Amino acid sequence: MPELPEVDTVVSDLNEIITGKRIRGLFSIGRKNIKFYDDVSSNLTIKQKIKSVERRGKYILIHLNNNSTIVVHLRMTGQLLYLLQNIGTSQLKHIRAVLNFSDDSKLVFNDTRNFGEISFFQDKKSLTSYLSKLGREPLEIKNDEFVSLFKNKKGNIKANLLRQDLICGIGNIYADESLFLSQIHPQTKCTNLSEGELLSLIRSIKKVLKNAIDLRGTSMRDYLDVNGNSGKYSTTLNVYGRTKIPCKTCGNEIQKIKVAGRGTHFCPNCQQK
DNA sequence: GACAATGTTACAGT
DNA sequence: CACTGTAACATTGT
Repeated sequence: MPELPEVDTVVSDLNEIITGKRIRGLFSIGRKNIKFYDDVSSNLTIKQKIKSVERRGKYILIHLNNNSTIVVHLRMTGQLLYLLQNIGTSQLKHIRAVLNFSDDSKLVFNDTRNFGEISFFQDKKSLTSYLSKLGREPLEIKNDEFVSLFKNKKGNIKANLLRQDLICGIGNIYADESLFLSQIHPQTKCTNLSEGELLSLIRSIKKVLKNAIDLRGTSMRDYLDVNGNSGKYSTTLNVYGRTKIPCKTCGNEIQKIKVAGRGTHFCPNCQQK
């Protein structure tokens, strides 16, 4: 699922839909689905109002009126679905947690593979410390900062793009798509990239992410927005999931290899080492 | 049955 | 020490 554009779509929808709602309770199915970093109970969320919803990297931050925050990470298959009071959940086979509101609507956390995570932070200090592991936001970093951050990194460019402690929010789909736009081979060593190539890459990253946000993300298999709708970026993809399909630019077949442990798609003609 | 899947982290090996 | 690859988490679909 969910990389920056998908998480951003969920967050902006949630901000419009649940801001100001009062929480009646947070229920988790199975003990391990909610982690409490501050050794406090989720009872602290009861009767609180939603202050705002924010994104940091691939994390969804649901800020409450008492300064505490519920943090959700969807990992591979998580979905946050907003349901009105009269909507049942029998269709959803992997509900892990439910946030109930006082108007009887609810936010359901459905996650097939159960990799997703809900964490609870009592105050901004502990939240900030938890999020401090994250690197820069790709849509906010200055182009020259990106260049200096990446130009001397060890290893290949794709592995480094996936590192959330350098730049956060890029996942497998948008790494492949950004590298294609800049005609950079995913296995190119960072040290072999010119400043011009890195400059081109950060421009591609911003372009790809913004375009994907405009189209409300990519749905490969599991991703749905809070209203249960698919993202529409899927048809815009140039390389991801297009193995053996002709390149939209040159007609050569898109290749799939393994880089940094992940399936990696590229055009062997447009992207040469 | 084997394998891969949008993510992240821990650990073994080189 | 640094980097790379694999396993692990759990489930589904091809």
